[in-house]
Amino acid sequence: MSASSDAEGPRIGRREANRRATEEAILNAAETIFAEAGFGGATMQLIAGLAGLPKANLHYYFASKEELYRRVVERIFQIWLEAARAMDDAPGPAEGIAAYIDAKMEISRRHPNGSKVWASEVMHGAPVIQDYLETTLRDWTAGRAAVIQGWIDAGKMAPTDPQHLLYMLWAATQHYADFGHQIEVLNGGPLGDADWRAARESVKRVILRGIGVAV
Amino acid sequence: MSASSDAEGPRIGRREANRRATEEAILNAAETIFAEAGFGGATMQLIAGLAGLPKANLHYYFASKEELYRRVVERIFQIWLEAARAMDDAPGPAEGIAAYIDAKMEISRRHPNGSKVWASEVMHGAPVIQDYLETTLRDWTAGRAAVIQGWIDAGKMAPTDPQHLLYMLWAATQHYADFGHQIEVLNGGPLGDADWRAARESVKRVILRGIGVAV
DNA sequence: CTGCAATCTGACCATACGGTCAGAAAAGGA
DNA sequence: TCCTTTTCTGACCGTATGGTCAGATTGCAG
Repeated sequence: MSASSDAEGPRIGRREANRRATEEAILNAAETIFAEAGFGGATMQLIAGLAGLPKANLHYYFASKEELYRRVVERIFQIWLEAARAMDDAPGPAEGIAAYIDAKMEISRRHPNGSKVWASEVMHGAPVIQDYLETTLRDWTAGRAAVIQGWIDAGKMAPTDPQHLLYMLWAATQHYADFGHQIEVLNGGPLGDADWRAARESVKRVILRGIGVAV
Repeated sequence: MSASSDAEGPRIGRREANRRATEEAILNAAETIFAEAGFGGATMQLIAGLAGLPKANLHYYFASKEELYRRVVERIFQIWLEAARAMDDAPGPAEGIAAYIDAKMEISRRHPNGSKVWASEVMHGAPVIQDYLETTLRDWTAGRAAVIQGWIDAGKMAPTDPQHLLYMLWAATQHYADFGHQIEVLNGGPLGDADWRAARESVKRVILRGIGVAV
């Protein structure tokens, strides 16, 4: 068990690598617990247990429960923003909105806990991400609404309130994460590849046809 | 201040009337607090304060926090079921689905807290309403899916997976309650009559056109 | 009016939680 | 190797919470 055999990166020592891995593990555990129990129902003990650490060690990496929660929410917001780029550089709604639906459905499948934490945060009045809503999200939404309006003006899609269309896109896609439990019960079990494909195609078909884009 | 002047009903004495009024007040307060803080974040003290009662009195009417929460969720489920009847007895999707969207949008506007509690409950794995999901909701969903399939077979609407269509209806309408805070921020303030009408018409237009029904 | 049952409430209790801290253990540089 | 810094941890603390209870108060039947 020599101490210098791995040497993968030139910069990062074992200290730094361990630190990052531990922080990541804590954030993952926290995301799960916050999604399952909500902020109030989550306990540092539960998070520590899932991360495989003593509770006191959590407070070495994250000063407080609030800070840990904030970090979790911020991480989710980053993923959200990356998916939002799927809509960029599309020549029209047929490609842009289809790509956006695909990206958001993929997030609902891969990061259901993140989506749930985000939903919970917004439902409770966005106590920690209010500024994100008022700045980043607001700007992004306004920009996308303008693009959609441009498509309408160019006759590429039927007149539709861009703002409410965006809400419908968020709602339809995030529903598969936030209400995943209900869907699984009604489906008689977890969704498989075919189920997810059917869901994705259903959402795309209804919405694209709904805005007057041929499918 | 005589004690027998009101005498409105023949059956209900003052005792019973008071009891019902107090229970209602507690349930209303609990719905608000549970929606704002989640089950874990809600405290009996907060609920009691909002209801204008000492905390100990809550435990006279509801044995535990869990029972109070269960009663709140069950009450919401009843409202949900009543709205579901809007889809019944419709000759086709144009009327039935439009009426259902109208009914669900009205619930999102009138009972946003109830919708949030329901969403939170489902997101956390439906610990108290699992049996409702597996019985009442499952049966209702299967029945409605059959009706929709009948409309498709009769050529009244475009072929669309009925299950996923129902999910989209739930998602699009409940989004205005569950994510109401986010919508208000992006809207620059609370939604007025015109905003709600625009939202309702947008949802109906996209979905009805999306399933091949002329608007 | 009288007695009984229903209703109400302040004070109290055990528990669980977020957070702290002194000191042990480990890692890295000289 | 020795010393410093970082990392880790069991034990502990103050507080807030859900829940209890004895006793006061109130409505109602006889």
